[in-house]
Amino acid sequence: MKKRVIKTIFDELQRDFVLEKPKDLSFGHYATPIAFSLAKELKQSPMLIAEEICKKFENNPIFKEVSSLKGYVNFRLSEDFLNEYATYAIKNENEFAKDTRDESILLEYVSANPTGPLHIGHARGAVIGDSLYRIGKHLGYDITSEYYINDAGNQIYLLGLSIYLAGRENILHVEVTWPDEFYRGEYIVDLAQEASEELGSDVFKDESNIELLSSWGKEKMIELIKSNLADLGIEFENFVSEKSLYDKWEDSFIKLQKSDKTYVKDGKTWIRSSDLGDEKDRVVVREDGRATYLAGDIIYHDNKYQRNFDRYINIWGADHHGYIARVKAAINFLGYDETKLEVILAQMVSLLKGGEPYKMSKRAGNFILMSDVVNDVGSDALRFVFLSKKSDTHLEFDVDMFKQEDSSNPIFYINYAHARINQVFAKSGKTIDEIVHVKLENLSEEAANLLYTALLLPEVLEDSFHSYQVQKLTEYLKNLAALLHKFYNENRVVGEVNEEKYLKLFAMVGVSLRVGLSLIGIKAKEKM
RNA sequence: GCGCCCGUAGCUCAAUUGGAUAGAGCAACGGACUUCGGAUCCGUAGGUUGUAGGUUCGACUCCUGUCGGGCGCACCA
Repeated sequence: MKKRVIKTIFDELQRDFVLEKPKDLSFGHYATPIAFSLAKELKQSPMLIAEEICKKFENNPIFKEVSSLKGYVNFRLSEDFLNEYATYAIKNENEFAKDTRDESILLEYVSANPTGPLHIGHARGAVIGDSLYRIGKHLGYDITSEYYINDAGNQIYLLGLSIYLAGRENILHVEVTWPDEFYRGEYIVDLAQEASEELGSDVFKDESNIELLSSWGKEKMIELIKSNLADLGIEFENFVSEKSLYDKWEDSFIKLQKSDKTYVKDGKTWIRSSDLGDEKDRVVVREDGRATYLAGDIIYHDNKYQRNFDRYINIWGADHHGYIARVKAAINFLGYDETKLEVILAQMVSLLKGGEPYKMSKRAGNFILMSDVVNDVGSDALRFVFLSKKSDTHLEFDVDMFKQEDSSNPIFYINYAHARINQVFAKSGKTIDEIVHVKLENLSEEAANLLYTALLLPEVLEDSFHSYQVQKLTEYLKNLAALLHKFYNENRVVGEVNEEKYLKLFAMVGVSLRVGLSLIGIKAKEKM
């Protein structure tokens, strides 16, 4: 809709302009402050310029009215245009708000270490990533979702060691001395139990089996993580193993050295990341020849760029922000355009329940387990709240809010609006096919506004995706639901003269609610 | 100490990325047809956008300082 409007205006004015939605719908459906910028060039008052512009659109069929106010030019769409658009959307729900474009994107998110279950901090990045993925696909991007498995470092050894020691203590019942660093939490004991059943208790006999326990435990944890994600409706296209890439280190390392941005000092190899905004240079190869953690990310990003996407998006926890500069520097040194990588940071989350801090899971070693919260409030509610706030704000919320069955619970409120639409159709005894060709005309202001708002979904999706701010979509859905409830309260539908028109209007609202919810991973409820 | 993020109604958050009178929900108070589902709706009240300057036709938004909170400052991952 917006695209069509922009094109129409551009054809007439032949210059770029800002098109926005007026704060107050009574001004019109779209507005532009272009007269203010022209005022300077033309040395005329913005008001006069705005009036001149209006005249150019007097007989344009897509506008009902174009008027000027205080220098703004306001556009009101014609009913014909809105009606035609709604008819199309209702008949082609699966195509509504879809688009095609020629850009490939690699979207990486979650990528939690396979050393334990997912905790609540992971969930925010997970649902943001999954929703951007769904929206991006819908908008026609060639977008790929990917999870990077850190399965090559010391932490995997520690996982194996922890299982080994837990097995000795709890199964072989021998005394063990725990090191400073190991994975705590009862899940380790459960893993030891399972290992003993699957591999035999002999695996705990001596340290030679730690490696076996490491890789066995890692596989178990990947399974667990996948199942945690599935509970939130999330599936990845790709899982990329750090370990499997490791034999490519030589290639990446040679590329780095060619850049002239590496040097050897104190027997270690460094990259000059401070040349590109990092706080200091970083070691990539230690004195003993082992590569550092950063090397893993260098190989991985080398691998990503070799796959030649137009754009790369990483979603990281905010506690990793210090890492951005060095990874981007490394990408640059590898000879790639590091500006093609954008990092979205997901800020910390603090959960409350009944006003108290949410209970930590002993099982997980004093983290809030993601699966606990999903079981508690449900996937839909969790997704909705995490998507309702900008990713870079510190989020705090009380899960009890999602047990309320009233308007204080946004996901309930939206579902109720959707269910209401079905209810009205059921009462009327009419089907969508019967009313889709009714012409929407002579609408009241409220009806016209509701129709217009329902048709905004495509541009809301664009805006959400381009700014990586999914809360624009959740805000929109709340707003659309509110308008529907309001309209419903003020207008009877069934048995009234406007019945068929309003049914069509409701059908359109239903389309936008369903499609919008599905793109944040929520299935709209047919009845409550 | 340095760097990044955040600071908007009592609370949780929005604000078309520099545009019109800063908006919702919750909490408080007052209302609505014996209901196409009152699981909803309407109204009242609530603000010097942390603070002090600056940039311009216009600033919650950009710049500088400052205060408060979070996170990070590995040859760990």
